[in-house]
Amino acid sequence: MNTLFKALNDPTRREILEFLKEKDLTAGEIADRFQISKPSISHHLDLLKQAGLVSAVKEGQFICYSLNTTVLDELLKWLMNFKNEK
Amino acid sequence: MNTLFKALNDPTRREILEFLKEKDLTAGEIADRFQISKPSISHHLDLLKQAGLVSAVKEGQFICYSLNTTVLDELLKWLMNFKNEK
DNA sequence: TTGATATTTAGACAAATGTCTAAATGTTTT
DNA sequence: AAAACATTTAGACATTTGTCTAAATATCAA
Repeated sequence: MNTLFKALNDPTRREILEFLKEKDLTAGEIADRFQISKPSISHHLDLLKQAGLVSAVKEGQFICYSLNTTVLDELLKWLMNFKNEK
Repeated sequence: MNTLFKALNDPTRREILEFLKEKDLTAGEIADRFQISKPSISHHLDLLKQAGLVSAVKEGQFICYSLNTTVLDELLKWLMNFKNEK
C-alpha cells in the first residue's frame, strides 16, 4: 500500500500510466513524450514496476511496458472502506 | 489531485483518516494515538485539511477534526478511468 | 489577572525524492 | 568486430518531506 501511494504521488508517473492506458509502449517511446531525461524516466518506470502498476517485457533491444490495473483494486478496496459506513 | 495524492502518501496521515472514520476527534486526541510530537501531528492535519480530506471546527480551546470523504470521489473517478475500457 | 491547557507557528535538521550527466550493459546492423 | 541504438546504473545535487524543540497564540479556570 505504501509503495502504491508512493508510486502514484508524482504527476509524471501518473501521466505515464495514462499513456500506457492507451497502448503498450517502450521505454524510449515513453521518454519521448516528456521533457525529462531518459534516465529519469527509467527511474519513474522502476518505481511504477515496484508498485506493480506496470510490467516490463524485454523485446530485443527494447523494453516494452504495459499497464497493470490489478493493483488498483487494492486501492479501490481501501477507498471503499471510507465511503461505506457512517 | 496533486495535493490529494500527496496527503495520502504517508502512513501516519492515512492512519489519522482511519481514526476519524470512527468518530470526530480533537487535535490532542489524535496526537495521543501516535508516538509523534503534537506539532508534527498538527502539520499532518494541516496537509490533510489542504487536501480537503478533513475539516476543522474550533470548539472553545479545542479544535475538532472530522473526515471529509467527498474528495475521495475524485480519486474514485480517477481510478475508474483505468479500470474501465481496455 | 494569573496560571494551566490546547493547538499552532517558526526554525532547524536529517532523510527521501526527482532530476541531471556520464558511464555501463546489452542488442542490432554493417 | 565495430559502430549505432536502447535502456539502465551510478553518483551528484537541489528540493521536498517528516520530524523535533522552543516559542507564540488562544481559551479556560482559579
